[in-house]
Amino acid sequence: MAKGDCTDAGGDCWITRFPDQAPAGPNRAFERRLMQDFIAILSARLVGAFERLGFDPKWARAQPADRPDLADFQCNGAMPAAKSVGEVPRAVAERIVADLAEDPDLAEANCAGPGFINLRLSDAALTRRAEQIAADSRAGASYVAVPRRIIIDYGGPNVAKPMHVGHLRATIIGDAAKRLFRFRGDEVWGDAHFGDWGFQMGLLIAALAEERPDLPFFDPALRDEYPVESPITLEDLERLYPLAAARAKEDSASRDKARRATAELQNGHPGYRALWAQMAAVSRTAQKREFGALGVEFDFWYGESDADPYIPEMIEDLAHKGLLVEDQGARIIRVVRAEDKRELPPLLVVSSEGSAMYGTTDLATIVQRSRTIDPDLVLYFVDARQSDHFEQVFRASDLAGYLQRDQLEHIGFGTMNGPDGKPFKTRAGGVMKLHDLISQAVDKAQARLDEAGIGEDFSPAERADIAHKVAIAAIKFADLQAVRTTNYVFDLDQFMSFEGRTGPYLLYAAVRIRSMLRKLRESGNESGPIILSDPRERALVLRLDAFDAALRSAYDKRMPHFLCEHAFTLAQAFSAFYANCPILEAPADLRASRARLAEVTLRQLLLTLDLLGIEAPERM
RNA sequence: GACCCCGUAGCUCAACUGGAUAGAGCAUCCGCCUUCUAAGCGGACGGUUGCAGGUUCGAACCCUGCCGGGGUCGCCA
Repeated sequence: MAKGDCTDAGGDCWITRFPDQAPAGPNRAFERRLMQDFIAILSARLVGAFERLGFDPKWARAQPADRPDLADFQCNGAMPAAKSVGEVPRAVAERIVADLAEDPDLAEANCAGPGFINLRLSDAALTRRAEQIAADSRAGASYVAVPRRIIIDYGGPNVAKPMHVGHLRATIIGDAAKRLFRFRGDEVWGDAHFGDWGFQMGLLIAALAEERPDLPFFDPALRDEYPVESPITLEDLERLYPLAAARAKEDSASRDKARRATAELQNGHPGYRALWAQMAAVSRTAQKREFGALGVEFDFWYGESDADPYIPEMIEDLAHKGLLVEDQGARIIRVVRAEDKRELPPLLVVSSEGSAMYGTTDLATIVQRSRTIDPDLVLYFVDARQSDHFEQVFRASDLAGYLQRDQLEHIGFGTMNGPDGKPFKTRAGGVMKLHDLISQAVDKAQARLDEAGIGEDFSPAERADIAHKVAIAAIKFADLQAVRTTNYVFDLDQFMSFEGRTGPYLLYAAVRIRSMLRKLRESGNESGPIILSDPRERALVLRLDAFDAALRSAYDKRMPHFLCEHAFTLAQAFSAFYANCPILEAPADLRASRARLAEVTLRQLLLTLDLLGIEAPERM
């Protein structure tokens, strides 16, 4: 259950709590029947009409109208249906419209243009749906038909490096997906999958061995009794890694040394193992803090190293199945297929040095997950540039009979660029640390709050909390709003402009509703039956109804931007309503109705934001 | 070179996968605060959807060819 759902007792959720009409317990069949949005309802009616008239019902789909001046919903299916049987589109549309004529939910059904079917809902139907959403703790959201067991692999921090802006997308998008899949009813595990077992560890070990050979880890006489307190600090790691990586790139001798150290670590060198454990711990502590600042938690804080115990057996198994091939001193699996347009390189399982590569650990992680969780699906939220790598691993898994190809999905995404359109860099030209980025955003938020004189009478702690929430909302919303697969421009000033389509706008919208409902409560007002008396109220209810479609799109396509779109259009619809429909001064019945509309809007908005990983303050 | 992604208003991005008049937000301009938080609302301006063909009732979307940008192409992750 999502955190901001407001169904649990406690917290300041009184405003949004409603008695749930559904029976207690997970009676999903009941809820599914209850919770149909208009797209589902109207599509079902259209399917009936198409079938009665002898047309393929696959075209019978309702969708929100492109022309709100003409309709609430439309169906374009008469045109392709007519085409398939060689009839006149307009005539087909007219027959379908005639079939729908008696529907009591429709105030209007007619055809327009070459064969569009326009549907206008009756106020009664709209009011009924509004009450239904208002009475639902999930604000009108449906569940998936068949829940699945799903592992979501995201974040992917590297032990050797501090988290930087490159990790932002993987973390934010993956976390939003985790929340969404869980909310829709799947059983979901999020795994950070730390990069803690590859060449980067060998690089660090080799670099340390050179810089501080006196450390006990490098004493061959010593077998245990290594220091309990880490002599290595986070600063050491951050300083050493770039140096070592740069040197290995140019100097093949130091690269070979690091590769040997990698292999020795993996083969059980006691000193290296002890050193590794301390570096991993130091780094993990720091990274948990970074994730914490972003409000991101994992169910598993596993790393590549956790797959290590599965590797020997896996290699044996692969060899036994005849998949492993010796090639240039390495052991590989060939994954090419006849239909490939371009030759896919083989998956490297054992390097010529005898070490595990990242393909090895990824494949072994599949074995591990298959044994421990037995998931129906594993989603990898990793940069699109690694698509070839995942294709190799997934094919290898399929060939070896671990998880099937269709149980594994790489959800790639574009890179985050700077305002110049090139990969994001600091002014000095380096990679910006996540920590610095967040601090910058918080400072900017704080400055803007001061400037606007917001929360002058709040405690410093609350002000700091608000600034942090505004900063995180700005960063996350900007990221999630961009279509996942494309690159986007990271422009903090724009995200922090506090105007228009931004996270802060949404927080503001939510806070404003909260504040108004607080006032209503203080003056003893209750919410009551919904009455649609103004076009803005009608438009707002249509937006509320569109929530489930946004959830389904975001879920099916693994594209959180549909949720952003929904949050924004909902907030916009509410703002228009708010600006034009007075509540406190309205007559009693309208006041009660509008209070209920405000309550349900708030609940749905907070829910949507929560699914995006965005938390709104109580006031600001 | 081969193979993927992208090219839409001055800028940043949408467009429910082939449908109507291509939509938002910035920016610019014009109205709204003695009225529930103006981080807001209403309106205006802004387009040969990179270019050229093709497919059909209909194309930003599908096919072909160019032009431009990004990415990937076995012992890094």
